[in-house]
Amino acid sequence: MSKHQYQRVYQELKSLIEAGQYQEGDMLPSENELSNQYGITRVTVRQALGELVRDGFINRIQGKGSVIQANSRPSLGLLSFKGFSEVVQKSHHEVKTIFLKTPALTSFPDKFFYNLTEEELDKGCLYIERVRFADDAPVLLEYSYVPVWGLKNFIDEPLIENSLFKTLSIRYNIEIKGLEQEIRAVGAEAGTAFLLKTPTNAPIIQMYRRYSTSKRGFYVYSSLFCNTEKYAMGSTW
Amino acid sequence: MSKHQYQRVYQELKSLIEAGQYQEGDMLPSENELSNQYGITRVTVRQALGELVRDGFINRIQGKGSVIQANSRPSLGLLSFKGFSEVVQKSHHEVKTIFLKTPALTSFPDKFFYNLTEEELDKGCLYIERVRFADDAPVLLEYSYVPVWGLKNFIDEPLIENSLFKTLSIRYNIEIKGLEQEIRAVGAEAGTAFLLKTPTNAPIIQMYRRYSTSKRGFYVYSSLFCNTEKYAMGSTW
DNA sequence: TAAAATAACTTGTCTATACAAGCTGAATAA
DNA sequence: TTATTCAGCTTGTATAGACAAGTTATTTTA
Repeated sequence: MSKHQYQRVYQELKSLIEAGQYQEGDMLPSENELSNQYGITRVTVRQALGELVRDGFINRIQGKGSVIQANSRPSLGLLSFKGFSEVVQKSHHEVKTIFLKTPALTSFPDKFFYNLTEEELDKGCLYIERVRFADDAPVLLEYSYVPVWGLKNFIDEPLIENSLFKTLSIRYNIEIKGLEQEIRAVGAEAGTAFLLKTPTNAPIIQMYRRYSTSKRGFYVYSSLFCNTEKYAMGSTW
Repeated sequence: MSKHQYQRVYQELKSLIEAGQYQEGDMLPSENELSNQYGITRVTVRQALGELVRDGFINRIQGKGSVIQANSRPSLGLLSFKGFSEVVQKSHHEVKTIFLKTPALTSFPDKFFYNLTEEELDKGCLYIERVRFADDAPVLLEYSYVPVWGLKNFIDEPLIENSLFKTLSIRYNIEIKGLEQEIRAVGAEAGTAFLLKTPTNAPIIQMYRRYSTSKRGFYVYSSLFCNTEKYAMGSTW
């Protein structure tokens, strides 16, 4: 699954951190120890550690080492480019996903929030409507547009663990590379408010997202509404 | 000012891009060309290019090259860890900053949005209140807390170009390393609404931020309110 | 003519090594 | 006792090279 050595190191360290083997403030083994353990050079170890920093798992201090970051904040970390389930679960919240409709092939809406290529407009996309819950409270309403042409049999099989990104990664070897997003505060419209169990016109966050992937020209689009009454959104840089 | 070679490359390329020398879709010189031009190895060039990717200036495509990213979106890119003026200006918006009070030394508020160290609580901070305008519309209300003990004469001289981060960088060689933030949608309270020229209870975005720096143990804290009626916030990963 | 192979470029991963710079605790000097 | 120095650890920057893998345009082949 992990094609490269630095990815293997990243995955294993990340798993250990998420499993609680390392507590906040603990130190990871030093770069030299890790490079001995894995039989790779320090440069490669550093590539893995760099990604752990980028994803907020550790903080590196010159002269000291790699310190495990606080990851127990009450806010849901869902501003990062990761998929919802992947990011949210690590802080002990119970997460559920409900599909509002069966995902189906459609064309893109007329007024779309990103400029699409002709090919995208022409061939349409898989449209997914989901509500995400944390501790039984609806926190996120997500409309996703996935141009699945070129992905064989995508619609025939269900998503792995309800995760779009996991499915893309495991079945098609497509990894999420980055994210552009726009964020606004808006008043919830009646339908949205109902689904997020909040009053009409309650302030909620709206986001437009475009995920770029390792497959050239393949983007995933999402329009999101987020109820931050109970949980804030969080992110690390 | 730039201590390291990769920083020099980063700065120069960034300047060229911001000056419009490269247009969206243009290609940067290849890694080999750059390493010849600067007389450094490809590894060092790659470090600079990696930071340009992280900051959303370029996109790299294996086999092709480094492509200049779209940077003309109508949204204000102020979710990144950069300071307001630095990020916003590149997309041709006119930016103004007004100080609500003269920055002054105080102690931290009783209920602060981050857990502070005893030293921070003990020694207090410089408190700054600013409103930021884009094209004469108020978009951002910012309360900053800067623990300036250890920074000699900080309060005696004004900020360089009204930028806190630029001042820290130039006068004290302190660079912003990262950012943690929490984001919520809230209804604007009367005072906030007045300053942001929006109705009371209008949906606005509230953010709590903690910036980490290259100086160990030195953090900058900000509490922000953002009016996204006219401009959305944007960010790239 | 149309498809396939190839060459020449690009970025991505990785090795092996060197030295700089920051942190910590033990040995040393005042 | 109290500073200061210093050795030994850590991460940060940089060199020089190798091969893998993706893109593109040209050349060869069917």
